[in-house]
Amino acid sequence: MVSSVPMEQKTAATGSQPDDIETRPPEARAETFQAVRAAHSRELAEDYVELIAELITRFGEARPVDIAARMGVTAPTVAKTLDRLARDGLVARARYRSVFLTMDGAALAEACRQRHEIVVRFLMRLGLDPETAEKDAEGIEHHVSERTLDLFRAFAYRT
Amino acid sequence: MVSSVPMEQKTAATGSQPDDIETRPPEARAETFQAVRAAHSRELAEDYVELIAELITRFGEARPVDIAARMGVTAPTVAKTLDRLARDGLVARARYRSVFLTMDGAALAEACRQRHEIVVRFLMRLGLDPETAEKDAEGIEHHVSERTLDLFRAFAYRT
DNA sequence: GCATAAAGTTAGACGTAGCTAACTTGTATC
DNA sequence: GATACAAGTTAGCTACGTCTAACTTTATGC
Repeated sequence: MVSSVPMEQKTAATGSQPDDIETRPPEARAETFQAVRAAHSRELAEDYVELIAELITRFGEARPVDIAARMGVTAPTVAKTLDRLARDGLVARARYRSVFLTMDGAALAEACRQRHEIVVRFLMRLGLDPETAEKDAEGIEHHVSERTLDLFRAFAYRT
Repeated sequence: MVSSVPMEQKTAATGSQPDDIETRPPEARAETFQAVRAAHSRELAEDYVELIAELITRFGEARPVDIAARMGVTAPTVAKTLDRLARDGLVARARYRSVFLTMDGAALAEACRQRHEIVVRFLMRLGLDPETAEKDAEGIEHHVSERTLDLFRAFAYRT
């Protein structure tokens, strides 16, 4: 086995590197992946509160059966997820009743809604069709930093 | 409880809706979320093979200890993940030895590397600093469709 | 107002993805 | 070549997020 801080191999003749090579130290890269994992752990909560807010706006209430149909999961999955969201203070619920958002949940939902809208508009402005924009936005939106969101917004709404 | 296909509430005076409202039927939205979940299940594999390919290029081998340092996880987590990747035919390994990519794994790694580079360049072209571009790309790249990637590529490399 | 259908819950299983603690193997150094 | 340390593995724990099957509650319709 080689030393624990192995020398980099030089690229053939010149020793030069492609300009897209990863130059950050291991710890910096670890932080990046940890941030992505943290984003993942928030992702489901964000999708749920956003959907719940929308259902309440459109239908006056958010029922587990409607959440399940739109998330593409079964009712027990929704129940368990709602329990976690309640534990985390984002939703309030009573047995066999519709779900409501706490103030924290409502605030999170509104922030997510705005971010989602910006990402969709950005993608469409870039030339993407609305259907694909909607699909890609759903995956992308959770991984967009404030700084990037500012750039997306500027690009999407520029005249 | 209301009927199972409740009427939408009209927005105050006009009955008009914000132009970003979700109009797709529940099943279409379910498909979107299912696609995001599928992307998540591929994500870790993609990150690993991409990193393994890079380590092999730079250092001649990919050792679990180096993977762990860069992924920001512990050695046992790496071991378990590598077992899954081996089961899925992406990597080959012998006990207490470095890890290698199968042909499938190498192909996946190369595709991911290219996609990653396009996303990073796109974000930088948009005006983002390299550090944030790298971080955001790590989360975004797994959720970019072929169509969107084409647009990113065109934007990033236009003259 | 009672029967039935729809909605919701509970129980239990599974795979993923992380961790710590303890053990084994490999390497490097004297 | 013995030993010590670094690397790797194994065992076992936890939480998340999904499922099916079975059960309870609520709502609907005659």
